[in-house]
Amino acid sequence: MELDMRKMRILQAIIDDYILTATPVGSRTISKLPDISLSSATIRNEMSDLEEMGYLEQPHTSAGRIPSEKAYRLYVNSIMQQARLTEAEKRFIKNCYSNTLDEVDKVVRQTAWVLSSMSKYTSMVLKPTLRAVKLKRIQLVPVSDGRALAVIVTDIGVTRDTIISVPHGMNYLQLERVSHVLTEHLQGCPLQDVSSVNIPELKAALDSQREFLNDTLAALHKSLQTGPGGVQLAGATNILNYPEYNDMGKARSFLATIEAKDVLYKLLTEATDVEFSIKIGAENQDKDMQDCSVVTATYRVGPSVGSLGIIGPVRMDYARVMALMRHIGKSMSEVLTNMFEEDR
Amino acid sequence: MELDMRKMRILQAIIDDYILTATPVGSRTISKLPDISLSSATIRNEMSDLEEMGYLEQPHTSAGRIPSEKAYRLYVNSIMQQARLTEAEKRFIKNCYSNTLDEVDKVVRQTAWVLSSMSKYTSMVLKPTLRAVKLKRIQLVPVSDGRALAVIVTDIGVTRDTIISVPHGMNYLQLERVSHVLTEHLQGCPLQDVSSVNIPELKAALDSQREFLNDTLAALHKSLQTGPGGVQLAGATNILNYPEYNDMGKARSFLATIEAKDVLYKLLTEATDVEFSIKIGAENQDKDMQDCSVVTATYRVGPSVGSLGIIGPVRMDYARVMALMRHIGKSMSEVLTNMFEEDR
DNA sequence: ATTAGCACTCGGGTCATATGAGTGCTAACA
DNA sequence: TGTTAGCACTCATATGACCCGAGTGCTAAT
Repeated sequence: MELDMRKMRILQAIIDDYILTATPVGSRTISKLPDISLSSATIRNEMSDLEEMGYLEQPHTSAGRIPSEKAYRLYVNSIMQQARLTEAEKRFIKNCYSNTLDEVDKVVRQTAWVLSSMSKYTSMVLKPTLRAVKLKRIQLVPVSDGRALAVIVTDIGVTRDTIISVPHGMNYLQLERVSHVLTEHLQGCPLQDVSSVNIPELKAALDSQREFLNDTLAALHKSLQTGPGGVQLAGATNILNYPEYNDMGKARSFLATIEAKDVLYKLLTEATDVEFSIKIGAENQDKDMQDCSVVTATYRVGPSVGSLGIIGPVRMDYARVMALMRHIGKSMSEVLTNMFEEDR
Repeated sequence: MELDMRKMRILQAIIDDYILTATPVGSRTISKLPDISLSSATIRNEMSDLEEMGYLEQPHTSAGRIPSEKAYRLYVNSIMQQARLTEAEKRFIKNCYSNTLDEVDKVVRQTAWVLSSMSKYTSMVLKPTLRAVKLKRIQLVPVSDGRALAVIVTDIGVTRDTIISVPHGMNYLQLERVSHVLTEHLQGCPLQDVSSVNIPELKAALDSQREFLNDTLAALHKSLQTGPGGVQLAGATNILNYPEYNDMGKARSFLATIEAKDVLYKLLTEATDVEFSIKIGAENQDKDMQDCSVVTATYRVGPSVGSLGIIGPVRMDYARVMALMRHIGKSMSEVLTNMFEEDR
């Protein structure tokens, strides 16, 4: 059996309707559509074919049909057309970024919020990795005896800081000197290479302080990994508005998974090489995610990469979600890029 | 009518049972208890009295009774006895803090986790305020032209940092100098007074850089406020396990309130003068909280104060919750205190 | 190939009935 | 006077019978 144009058209109509209503769609509903002039009986025959081909499923004999995951896959790959946002929506997004947002974290949080409130799904945003970014300065600030705060300033202005251990008895001036030497030697070095670069030379330059060099570099390196903590979540409870999550048990396990964040982190870091990644239902590795769909996308800030994602029911409005992510992702990139470039 | 010992005893039994089962408790259930040797009929008479006095309520004629909020208030104030944790539980808590926790945020997060996982309720922890703490050092690190990271090191080692604006064209050495002057003048000054202290003198010392001094101090001052972002939440979905939140609508609005965090922040900062604060149901200001109870407590790290709290259904196990909070709060205090004192 | 017609299926709502946990009241008892 | 046994009464919940309607599959006519 072949999937001809007419079957395609009918399948699309069914999916569109089901995305909207979440109730099985019957043959009459489709035959009544203005641009389909076929009787319900004909639709029934076609639907029967589509079911046989695996694109439709029947919850029970006397109900309408619902699209299978295979259908959504087909829809996303071939049928769906790129959606457009209205001017009002674009304006809304612009507005959301017009306030002074001076920190990366704030921008990321705001983005997650916009994304979830416009899509009505759960959204997540991972802040940009610092891997490809170049180091500009390291400054060690004494905090207490044996402990210092290492501040890392980069190319694009983003800073990270961690508490590291330093040898007891080191005073302010000594740390100052170490900061200087480190900065001099590591300036311009991509962050990912920090721990592996010209160590002998550094050791020589630092003479007496050499023993804690490795520790310091390792700590720096470790602090670069974003980790599940870098995931900003928003609209976690939106999912409760969808009838497929009326079941308490489902809702609970979903929310628990979300709360833990490591699954989300994995999802966001998995596919950073493609622009969009869409996982539909059972395509998800994680068991608790197998009845949602996850759409993730990447964004760039200079050489640095981050990602954002939306989690919703399998019958989510993929076209709109992708349009939103494209637009909002771009806005965020711009804000982050300007934030540092304009005053460099 | 008087609330004699026997009524008290019966009320306690009813509350204890209801906390456990969440179903209205009948007269027979109570009369069967080993340490109450009264017939169900007698209990019924007493229950009828207790209802008249406002301590019990009947969902409908043919059901048992449930304790009113007034009853919980009485219970908490007079009936309840201090609970004790088992040795195993104490060991568990100890274990949770045995890993190297080198940052305040990590300790706070861990505490929230322990609290929620041991109580099975939702927990929140607010990190310590820095108000009474004394300043030890300020260091400005250039980030990009016109922007610097201000690192604040205190007495007890806790650091905060914020991005602040500095005049364009200021170089590393100038900032270095400013840092020096600021540190010299503000050293030993309690953080809360930072913005109001000997400004003329400072201005004189900084001569050319004086114009951005106010900005800097204001920024520092602002960065000291913890704000809703400083609330660490854990076990938000635990509440879904309790039958009183089987209703989707309730669950949703509760979770939405929790997610926003500002209500929580308000709860945590409200009563910092008493050791424990217990708000039962309608005693809560916030509407979405009116069918939960909130128990908050304060903890100290040197001169600095923080707070932690638990949110659960009105029929929560107050005695256990308070025991947990007492013990876990103490453990956290110790960890935080040691973290800085031992190597000062 | 399409469509009208018709019998059939099955989930969901409504209604009546049964069940049982629990109460209130009264009368008897210590 | 306080306690208790007994009994009628209440009401939420469970169960089963029933109907309705949305939807299907199949067949025969166009």
